Order: sequence, then C-alpha cells, then structure tokens
Amino acid sequence: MLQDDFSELEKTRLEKIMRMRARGIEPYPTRAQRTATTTEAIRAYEAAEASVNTEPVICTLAGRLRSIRNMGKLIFAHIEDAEGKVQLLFRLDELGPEKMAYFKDDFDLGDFVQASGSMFRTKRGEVTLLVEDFAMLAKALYQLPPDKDEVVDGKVVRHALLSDPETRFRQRYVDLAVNPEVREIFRLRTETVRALRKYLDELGFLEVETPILQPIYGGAAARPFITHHNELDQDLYLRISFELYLKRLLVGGFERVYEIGRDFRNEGVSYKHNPEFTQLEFYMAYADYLSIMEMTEEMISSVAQQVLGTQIIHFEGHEINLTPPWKRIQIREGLLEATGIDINSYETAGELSQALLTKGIQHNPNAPRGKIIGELMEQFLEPNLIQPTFLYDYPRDISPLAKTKPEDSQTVERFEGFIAGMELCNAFTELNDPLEQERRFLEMGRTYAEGNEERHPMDEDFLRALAYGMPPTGGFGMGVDRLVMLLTGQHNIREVILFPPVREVER
RNA sequence: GGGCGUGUAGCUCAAUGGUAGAGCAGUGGCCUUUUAAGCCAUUGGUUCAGGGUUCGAGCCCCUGCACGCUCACCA
Repeated sequence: MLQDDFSELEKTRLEKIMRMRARGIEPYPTRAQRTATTTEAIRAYEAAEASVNTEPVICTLAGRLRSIRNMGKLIFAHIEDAEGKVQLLFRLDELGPEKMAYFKDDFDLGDFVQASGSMFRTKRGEVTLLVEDFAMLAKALYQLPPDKDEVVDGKVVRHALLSDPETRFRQRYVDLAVNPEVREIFRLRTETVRALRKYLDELGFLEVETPILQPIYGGAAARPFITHHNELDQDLYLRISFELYLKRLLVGGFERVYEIGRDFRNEGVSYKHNPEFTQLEFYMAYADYLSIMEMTEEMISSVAQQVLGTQIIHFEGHEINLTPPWKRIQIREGLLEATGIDINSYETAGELSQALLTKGIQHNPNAPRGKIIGELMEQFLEPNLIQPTFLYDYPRDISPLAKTKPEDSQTVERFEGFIAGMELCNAFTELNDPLEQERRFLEMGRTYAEGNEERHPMDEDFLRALAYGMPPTGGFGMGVDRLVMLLTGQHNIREVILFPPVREVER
C-alpha cells in the first residue's frame, strides 16, 4: 500500500485530503473549467495593455503549483502548465479570510489548481492573475523537487532541482515535471519525426507498417530478442530491421515506401546504443546509392532547418554544418591515405592481415576480410568524421544485401553517413538478383560457423520474393534517436528516449 | 561481461576513523495590500544492503545491489 511508506510530510498531505472531503470538497474533481493557458492569458493581457481597450482580461487558468510566497494578507504563487508559468495573487480583500485560510492550509506545491480572476501587472512588472476564486483540481501527495530560480547578476541560477540520473530515468515523470528543458527535448524529437515524415510524404513515399514479431529475423547483423506465441506454439523474434519486409513491398509494386518504428537488438547499451531504438528505413525504386546520398544530405539538412531553424548544430563543442554537399570519402582511398595500404591489393583476409602486420597495425587476424577493413575504418576514419561525411564503397562480405560495384566484385555500392564521429545512417543500392542473393547468404553462412551469433538464418521467402523480380532500388536506414541527439545536443541516447530501460530493483 | 568511479534528509550537496551537517521544501511564527527569491524557530537520517577490522566506521576491508563513465559486442 502507498500509505504504508508515507513520511510525515505525506501523512500531512493525506490529512489535508481528508479534511477537504470532510468539508464536502473533492480534492480530485472530475472536471476543470480552464479558459486559457498561461501564455494565452499573458498575451491577451499584453495585447489589451497595448490597445486603447481597457476591458479587463478575465480568465480561468489551471496548472501545477510551483511556488508559494505567503505574506500574510497577500499570497503570491506561480502555477505552471505545458506552456509556461504565470503568477497568481491571492488577496485577503478579494477572497475573504475563509478562502485565504483554505488556500494556506490545504494547498501545497505540486497540487494542480485552477484560479479565475482578471489579469494585471504588478509594480515589479510581472503579468499576474488577481485571483477571485480558486479550486483544487488534483492534490499531490508526494512533493516534487523544489523549483527555485534566483536571478543573480542578471543570470538565472537554478537551485537544487533533480539531476540524479537514476531518479531521472526511473521516474521520468518527475524529471519531466521539474525540468522544462527535458520536455523541450521530447518536443523537438516529435518535431523531427514529423519533419522526416513530411519530407518523405512530399516525395510520394507511402508510410507502411511491417511485422515486429517475425519468424525469421534479418536485415542487419545483430542478436535478436526471442519471444513465443502460445497459440501457434512458435518462437518469434522481435525485428532487428525492417529491410527484408520493405523490399518485399517493392516486389509487390510499391515504388516508394518507408517505415518509422522500433527495432530491437539484444546487445550492450552505450551512449549511442539502446536495446530498442527508432529506425527510419525507406526504399526507392529506380534509385541507387548515389542518388540516395544526395537525398540524405537534403533530407537531414532540411529537417534541421525545419526543426531548429538552422543547419548549424552544436555538439560536444563542435560546430557542425549540415548544409549539403557533405564530404565524401571512398573507403579504399581513405584507408590508403591513412595507412598506406590499398585494400584492393589484398583479396583475402590472410593477405590483408599479413600486410597490416608488417605495418604494425592492430587488428584481429582471424576476422574475415570485411571485418578487418571495418576495424581499420573504426580506427583510422570514423573518429575524425565530425562534419557530416559519407564513407562509401564497402567490402562485400560485410554487406550481404547490397549490390556489388560493376567493376569491382569485392566492393558493394554502400555508404554510411557520419556526424560527430557517430554513425547516423546506412544505405545501399539494393541487391535484387535472387541467385546472387542466395549465394551471398550462403557465403555468410560459410563465414560464420554453426552457433556463431553472427550467423543468421536464411530467409527463404525473401529469396522467393526477389525471384518474382524487384526493380533496381536504393535503400536507406537511419537511427532516429541519434539524429535527435545531434539536433538537441544530447550526448547520451537515453536523454532522447522517454523511458530508457532501467534494471529492475527489488524493494 | 571487464575496468574505473559513485551511493549521506524529499531535492542539491558537506562531514581527519571520534556527538551526522548546510541550503532548498516541510512545520510553526513574523506579515496591515503588488512580491518575501526575506527573517526567526523547528521537524526530518537503518549514511544503499550484509558481513568484517577497530575502544570507536558515513569514512578502512570483503560480498552483494543500483547508478555513472569506459572497454568489448553492436547501429
């Protein structure tokens, strides 16, 4: 029971609830009568002030009590709603001793209240509601961390709010209630997703939904979450990507499709990895990775423009310019420049490893060729990619769903976009040759031994779909959370996820 | 999973191995009308949990739990 753990403070508030009920006042009434938000009321008053119109601005405001300053015959308070704060003035002359006492005795910080009256401006210049009547809308039993701003030398100094990360994520509602800048991050997140949708919708893309519960997982290199359907008595996987289903839709005749949704990967967490994350994937018939590259620059920069009103973002002390065109580095050339090694001169993992050994470059000598190249990229290329950059032309053996370059069978038409050293997106010219696709799957199967977690099951139905014919297609995937991190300047993915996972703790 | 670090009042934080504190909020008071974001008083603690060392542990040691940073896996 909640009440079993009540502190003295909470018991006091519980007593107030009982006291109110005893007087026939419901502390959790069914309806409210708000006629204006805080900003609407302030704007209306400022407009009335500016005009010759001397009509009073009368309204009923509602919100959470965030501060109370009791001066005896005068009480100043602030209420906060989703838009902001407004000051209330309770005056003895206006309300009478009983109502003044009622407010003093039974209203606490954190309570939701409504107050009606007319707006005016105090001597100190703050637009304020002179309260003629007020009511409890919802009594709070627990106290929120106090909200104290102090203006020192013209700067707002925050006193003791909520900063403990554990509480912030476990009780995100408290974090949100107390930290308006956290609410702003999530507003921007929604704006970002909306802008992405708008961009794709205007290009004639169709937004679709594909299965989250899948009998076979695929489309990425990741370990899945496993679940079970009781009635079918069948194990199912939470999807690790949308890719194989979206491409089936191109077989079905749709030419431009996208999906924004959750992917699930059963792997470690980090500042840029969360076990469930939001992905955008789109597929565009008759496009290739070069046209997708151009589209990516345009999409990201225009989304930033729409959401932030600028294409310049600030992240970890860097000023990053999203304006196209973005820098492009071909992996072979980039590695040649950084290491002096031309990866195309070494056709097998063994040869490449040998060459790296002679140069004293660290790598896993037992990894497949593409993996080794991936290690080199992580070591020599990716950390430097602060400004938006495309790395392109990836090794074939770590890209089983991408089409090889016509002139280079070891390399596929694939790029990844990097910003602030973080991989943001991944795209390629889609492999649409069913026989080649089958060979690639088998190749992956050979590369990874039975039982290796990176060995993926083969999706036979996906091959069957390709065999009916899929047009030449460019495909794209992007971590939406990471884009939001960049746009909001947050350095940890959990700061842009409303309810990040927290370990369950026994009470 | 490995390494490093943290855990003290509702919140933010102090405290040489020697009586557990401050600010905020809470409670009580001041209050005579546009700010008090003030003043006075006061309540509130299993110092994450469990063991150990010691005359004595918030502090030292061990184990566990949670959280943070980081490495690995991965996007």
